[in-house]
Amino acid sequence: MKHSSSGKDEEKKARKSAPVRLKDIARDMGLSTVTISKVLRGHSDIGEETRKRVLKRMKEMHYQPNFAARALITGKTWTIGLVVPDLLHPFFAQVAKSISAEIRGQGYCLMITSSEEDPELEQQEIDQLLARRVDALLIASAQWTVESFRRIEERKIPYVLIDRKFAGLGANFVGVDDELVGILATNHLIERGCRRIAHIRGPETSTALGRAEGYRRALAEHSLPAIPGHILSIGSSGDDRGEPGGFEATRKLLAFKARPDGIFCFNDPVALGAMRAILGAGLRIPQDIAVVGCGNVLYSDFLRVPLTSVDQDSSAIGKRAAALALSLVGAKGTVRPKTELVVPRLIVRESTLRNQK
Amino acid sequence: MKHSSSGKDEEKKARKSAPVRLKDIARDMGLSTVTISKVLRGHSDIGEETRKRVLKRMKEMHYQPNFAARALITGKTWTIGLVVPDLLHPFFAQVAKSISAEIRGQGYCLMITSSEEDPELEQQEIDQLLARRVDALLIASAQWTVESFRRIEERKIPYVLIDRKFAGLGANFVGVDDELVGILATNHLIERGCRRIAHIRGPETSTALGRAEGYRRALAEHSLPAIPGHILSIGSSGDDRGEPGGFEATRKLLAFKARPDGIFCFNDPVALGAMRAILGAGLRIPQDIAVVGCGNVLYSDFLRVPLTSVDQDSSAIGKRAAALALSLVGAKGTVRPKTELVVPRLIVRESTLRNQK
DNA sequence: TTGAAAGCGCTACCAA
DNA sequence: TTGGTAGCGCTTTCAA
Repeated sequence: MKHSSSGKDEEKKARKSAPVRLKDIARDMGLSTVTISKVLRGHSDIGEETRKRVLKRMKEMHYQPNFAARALITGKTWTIGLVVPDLLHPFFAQVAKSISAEIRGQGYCLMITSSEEDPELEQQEIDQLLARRVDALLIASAQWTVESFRRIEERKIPYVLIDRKFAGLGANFVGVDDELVGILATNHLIERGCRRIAHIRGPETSTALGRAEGYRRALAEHSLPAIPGHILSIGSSGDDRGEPGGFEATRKLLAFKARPDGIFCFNDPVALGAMRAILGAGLRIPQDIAVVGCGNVLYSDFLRVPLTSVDQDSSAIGKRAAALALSLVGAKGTVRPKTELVVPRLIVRESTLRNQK
Repeated sequence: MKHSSSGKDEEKKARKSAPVRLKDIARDMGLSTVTISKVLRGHSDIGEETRKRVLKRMKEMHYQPNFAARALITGKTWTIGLVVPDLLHPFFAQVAKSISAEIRGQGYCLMITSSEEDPELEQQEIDQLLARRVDALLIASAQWTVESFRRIEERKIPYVLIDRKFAGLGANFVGVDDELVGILATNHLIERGCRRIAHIRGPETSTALGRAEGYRRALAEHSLPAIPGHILSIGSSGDDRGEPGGFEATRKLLAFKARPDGIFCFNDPVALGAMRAILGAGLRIPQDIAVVGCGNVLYSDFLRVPLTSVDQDSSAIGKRAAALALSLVGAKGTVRPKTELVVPRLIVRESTLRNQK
């Protein structure tokens, strides 16, 4: 330190190695804080000479701007909030990963919270993120109502829904074309010669509805009957969903008099449960029953019977959702909500490799 | 609004529905901001009557404190930073999930960044989190050197290493007892009658070193020879690690004249690669070669050959790391660094179910 | 090109 | 029990 500091500042430095402030650099160089601040932000009206000197000294002193102070004035936190129903689910993990990668380069950080599929908890987490004044919010919602979104809108914070959308809510949305998912999967089973195709659908989300709708349309287009009892739903509470849900639903299907010869499962964990039930009953996959999942979860290749699955391109969903959110942050005034649908792709594996009839 | 507001504030309200401030509530109720602030923080010297009234009005007006302003004064951001090498890896996803759950109830949010196994990127991400003044840092490091940790220490921000530790660094650490992992896995193979046990180890991390050491110790204790060439390492760069790395390493092992009859793999993805190589060569698991993985990754039950694996209890690791970090945030002065080791557990499945000799 | 002054929303400190 | 005042570290505005 070349220049003298006030007693208060000295004391502060001593007590706990407090981070360097603009003021410290200013005093050290005999300049004003304003000048330093301008250099920091690349402001134009600073002498080239001064700028270089300041920049150099900043590095030497390991200066890092205080985001809180900056946010207090500018209102920008350089933080994006993400709410997912479950971080452990590979789909959401992949989405989080690609969002993170997309915003990193732009100077943003990601606050991730998990709702554990609980609407109430999700509500709280959204409130937390709003209180922290994130610049934008990305939400894969477990909500039944649109109330919490209204709250976000009041705050005028841009938000993008991921994966699950809500009818009658003019919100930005990025997800897969779920109806197409259902059509791809069902058509494939039909092509493989299946004629009694069942569907194990998910709980009441747009995703589940869309896939079920695609399934119905595909059947109808091939003039196949929609056999009553061939659409089952897994539970929406904790243990019923995923693998155990698929197992239970399939057991019911197997007991059915018109036993299906193909099953389109809402997602891969459900498909795993279905396969366990089928193999456990002494039946063969795909000869007796073919199975299609959705999500193309990691390691599908290594399963007991490698699983045919519809890939949702979760990486693209994350990337596009992040890009959309950032564009909204930069935008002035209200922008018309956008919907971006990613095109699903069928990955064929052994679980549907049977002779066509 | 019962009371009059200044022109400036009025203007602000109009321009953009700005969030409610303490000042707004104060003016509305004819009290001072200090009083409101005290109520907000549960300060004792406030009349019961006033307190209730204020609390009620706060709710009505949807007041949410501004974290930036608060952080500026108190120095607390109520944010924990987490750096992982890969969010998609189920181990780190589970760790993140349980950290998130653990700190949620205490009012903290989690900033998650991914280093993509790149030490340089990790350095940058740590800097980002430091600049944002997180209250504590949790790091599963991809680093080779301890330089970036020194930087954190300078800042006096508490940090906890997860999963991978560093010799000669007096840092807090929470992870699995890796040597025990190696011992459990290897002993199990020995008990199952394997006599030529190979190990496919990971890149130069404490985790890989510990597991390899446990493997060696178990062999030595059973007076089994450590056959040269029976320890292979997967690459550390992108595509070589994980499944493809395990596949390549196993191909080399199979070509070996003293072909192993058991393989202990660094982690489950590597084990998947190993199984693919073994089955692809027309050999049987576990009859010809038994395989043990580590991590007990999701869906191990549903693999072509269900995989015996050492469970690291990633959930406990996350939970304990978070608890440790929070205790450090609250602590006054320097605390002696703590190491917490979680005890691994062997989960036996088909990939090692062979007759004992 | 540079800097003095004001103030972002809140809390700490002390006086009333 | 209540509130005035000062200031956290920074940016904004405007004058020099």
